[in-house]
Amino acid sequence: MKYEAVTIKDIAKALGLSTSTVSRALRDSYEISPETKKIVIEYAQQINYRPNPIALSLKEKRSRSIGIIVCEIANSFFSQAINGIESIAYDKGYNVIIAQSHESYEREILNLQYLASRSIDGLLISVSSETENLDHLMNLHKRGFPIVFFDRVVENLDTHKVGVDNYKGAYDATSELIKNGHQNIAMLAGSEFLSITKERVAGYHQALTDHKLPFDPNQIEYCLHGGMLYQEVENALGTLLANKNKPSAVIASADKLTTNCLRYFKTKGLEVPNDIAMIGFSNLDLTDLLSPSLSVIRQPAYEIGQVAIELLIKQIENKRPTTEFEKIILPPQMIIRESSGAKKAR
Amino acid sequence: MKYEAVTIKDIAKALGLSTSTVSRALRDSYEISPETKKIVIEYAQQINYRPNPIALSLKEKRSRSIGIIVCEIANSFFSQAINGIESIAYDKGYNVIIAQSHESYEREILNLQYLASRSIDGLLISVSSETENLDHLMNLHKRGFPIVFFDRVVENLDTHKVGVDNYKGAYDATSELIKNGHQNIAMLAGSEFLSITKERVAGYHQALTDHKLPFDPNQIEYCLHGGMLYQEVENALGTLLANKNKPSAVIASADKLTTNCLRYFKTKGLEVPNDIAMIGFSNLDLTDLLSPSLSVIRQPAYEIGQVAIELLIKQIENKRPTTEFEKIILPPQMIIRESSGAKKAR
DNA sequence: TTTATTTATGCAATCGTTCCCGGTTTTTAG
DNA sequence: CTAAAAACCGGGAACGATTGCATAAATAAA
Repeated sequence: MKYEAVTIKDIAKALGLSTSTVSRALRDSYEISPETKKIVIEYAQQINYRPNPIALSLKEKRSRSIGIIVCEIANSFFSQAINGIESIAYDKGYNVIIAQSHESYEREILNLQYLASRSIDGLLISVSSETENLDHLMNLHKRGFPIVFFDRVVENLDTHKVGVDNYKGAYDATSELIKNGHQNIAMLAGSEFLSITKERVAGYHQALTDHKLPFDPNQIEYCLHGGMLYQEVENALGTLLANKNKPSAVIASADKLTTNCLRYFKTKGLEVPNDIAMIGFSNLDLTDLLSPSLSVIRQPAYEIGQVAIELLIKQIENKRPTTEFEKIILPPQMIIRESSGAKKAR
Repeated sequence: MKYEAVTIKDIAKALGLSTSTVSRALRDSYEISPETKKIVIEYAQQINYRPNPIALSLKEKRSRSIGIIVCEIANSFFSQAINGIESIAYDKGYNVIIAQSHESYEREILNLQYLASRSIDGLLISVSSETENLDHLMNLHKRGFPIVFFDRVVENLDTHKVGVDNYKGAYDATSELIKNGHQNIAMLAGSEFLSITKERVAGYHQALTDHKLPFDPNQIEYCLHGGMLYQEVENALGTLLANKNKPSAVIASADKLTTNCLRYFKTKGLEVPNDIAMIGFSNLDLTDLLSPSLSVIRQPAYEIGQVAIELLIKQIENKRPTTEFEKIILPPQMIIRESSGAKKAR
């Protein structure tokens, strides 16, 4: 039943050496003669010896594994980011343990406890949309535990942060819609707790102002669960479309928001972009196949993941406590397709 | 820099007890007096003691973590399955470590070595589409290491297996297309190495036969990488459409195959379902938003994950070696939308 | 009062590995 | 030829937790 692995002891016994000698031989220590090394290494290879990482972790007080907390791996942005993280982590000999918060603050805390108890060496996190209180992260951070935020970064914690220029993304999207003749543009926003939401709203706001259009707070609806629940999006859009200034275009500020927004329009029989136009933040790689094809703001998810893990590993492997933290902002990409099309002439 | 955790020793020292007493008190052993227990437990709580799982793993020779190997977490089917796995695993105190093969045999082996060296207690795997040789899995299995296959099961290994009725899925899809008047139905199949591909082809074949339609091997194209590369799908469909009996409908037998097939038709200006109809195996949750909305065979991914992890944990926690293995087949679901529509009258 | 039994606790080994500290042998220098 | 210096290797503690066994004290039985 048990997969009995061969240990350094087995080698020592078989070769009539001590465990210390074997250990040193395998680590290529200068204290061991070339002949002994050769014998040990060959025998180890022959019986397929692999060092036990658990024992190593215990001894070295590090597990060479890092934790990732995201809301959903099913979200394209995050699965792409995870791929980016993985690509670097494996190269550097780190294992990743993925946990999903499903946008729940409670689960995020549970995940964190779990990961912490599994002695991860560092954490990569994109907070849940419910997360307002940061004590759980503060706690670890104060003790010098390496944490890097990506995508959904938080303000009040001085750590490495990697994200995208949300302000610009929203600004560009809004400008594009304005360019296409839309004057009443609504914003389907994510959780108000998230800084990315605030930044996107700010970009939207500024674009309106720059184009001399009025900013109406009623044209913004926030979705606490970031569009995870269709119900939420349905309500939000219902409210927006019932406004006195009925919007002729919508900006959806997150992946799930975007697809559920499109779903809403479809079920309500609204034709996009003729009845209503839209641009969404999305990293789906089949937005081109949707009906209509979607104009999107796309984030460099893979790169974000790579940059984040690099910063984290750098911090982990640093001898001294890190005091200077970086905030890296990558540019988003706007892809114009059908959904953002011009307003229908009436 | 290091998050210095409190250990049982710290408690022992602070309370003037031995480590064994503390350990036993915390595990609520009958050998410890209620007063001592109370003192220890309260103190442990106060200083926020958490047992070190690494030390436990070393001692108990189990890590309470299980490995998952899938081709891509970005694939809807697998992210849903992983959610199912997680839901049960966490309840039972198991951690999951996810690895992606990206459909590469080589990476699958690497992943396996990695996971095995991390002392996972068991493995959940859906083999890569390149995997033909099973030595790497055989090896572990022979030593009694718990392995459960899900979705892409393999023939020559006697273990628990959980999958879907692929035969029926393909049979139903084919029948539906026939019902809609299609006589020349092509199959865009996955890797020939995979049993699920064989089963789907068999279902397709049988449906043709049952409806007195000829079976033409040229109407099947296999994609080794399961549609991961667009190029591959492009070539396959190019070949199929160049056939003497040009198909009027296509069955795509995997998630990526389905979306890339649709993409191909779109780029080639072929109208679905008028120029060509299709049904695809897919677990995407926005196939209803595609253009045209897609008729799909959907697999109960979440349930498959749940069943698989339950079998695995049962096997792990079994005292004696498991000798009787189960094969559980869940029914697929056919969702008819626009893409499978009737053949255009000419 | 003495012996047996219960109750409560400590000692030490164990898991696999590393590494400090010695100890022996061989080589080199004087 | 002797002393010093390499060169090479083994013993054993340590990492954090559990657990069989030993032991001490307290209680019960004879």
